[in-house]
Amino acid sequence: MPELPEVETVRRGLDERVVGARIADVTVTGRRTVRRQAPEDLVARLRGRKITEARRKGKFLALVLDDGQVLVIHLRMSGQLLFVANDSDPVSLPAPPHTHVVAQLSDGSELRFVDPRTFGEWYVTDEVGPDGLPADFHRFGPDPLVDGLPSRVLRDRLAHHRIPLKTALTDQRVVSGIGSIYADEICFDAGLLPDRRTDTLGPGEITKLSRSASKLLRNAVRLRGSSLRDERYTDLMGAPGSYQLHHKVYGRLGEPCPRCGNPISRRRFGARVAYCCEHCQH
DNA sequence: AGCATCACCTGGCTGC
DNA sequence: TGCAGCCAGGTGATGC
Repeated sequence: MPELPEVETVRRGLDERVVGARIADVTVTGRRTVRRQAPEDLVARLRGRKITEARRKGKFLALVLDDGQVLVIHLRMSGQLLFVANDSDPVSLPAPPHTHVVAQLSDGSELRFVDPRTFGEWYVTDEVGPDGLPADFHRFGPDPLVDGLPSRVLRDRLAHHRIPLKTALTDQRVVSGIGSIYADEICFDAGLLPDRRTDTLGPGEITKLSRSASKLLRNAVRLRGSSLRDERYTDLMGAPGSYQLHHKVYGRLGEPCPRCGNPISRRRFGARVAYCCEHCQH
């Protein structure tokens, strides 16, 4: 699932390919992708606008427009943004199945949104905060890459929670951008069990957690995110990432722990599941 | 207020 | 081999 490193990779692609371009027209075919406003309202707000900036908060993409409005795109589970250049091979031109939105740019290129599970979302808002991002983004916690996540900040944000660590890490109000995969990997790196209650964490453990999170997310961005077999995450040009080759616990049930050799296990808590090493995570 | 649970959806996997 | 049924996953709504 696209998490911070995958969304950041897409954002960098947008920065390179669509920032500075003008939107000629938008076609909305999916019934669910545009749901906070009428699709024709979204189209009217976008038509003729120039994209001035590609920003991100956690897993949310924010394309800033020349009139100050912001196009927000969330990929959720299976959303994919694809750029099709105006000189593309005609064979690649037909939109793939589950294409729900197409933005035609004035130079003839296209930005396509493909999303089989239809959880992904597009909306345009003019309610923008002083930072130029949508005002409702203020409810989300700091983005470890954009805002940083020093241990003092993490400690404060975990202070009034008594919930499993993975639940806190994946709660976007606590920290922005972490999902199931990176939560498991961060917990493993920090040597902490994913169902460890947040109120039992000591200062040293929180420091370790904050360092693990920054290090791991940076590495994952460097390798352009994780592309898994049963998922379809690619960058804007359709190329997969390679951080999945460095996953130490996620999806590795029964395989030997790279640190101690004991088999990786899978713990269930609530409705969610987490991969971990029972031996070297506490 | 904080925490738990559920709804949303469909491709791909499991098990009969 | 075919098919029914289960499962993952992020967010927001709902319930306790």
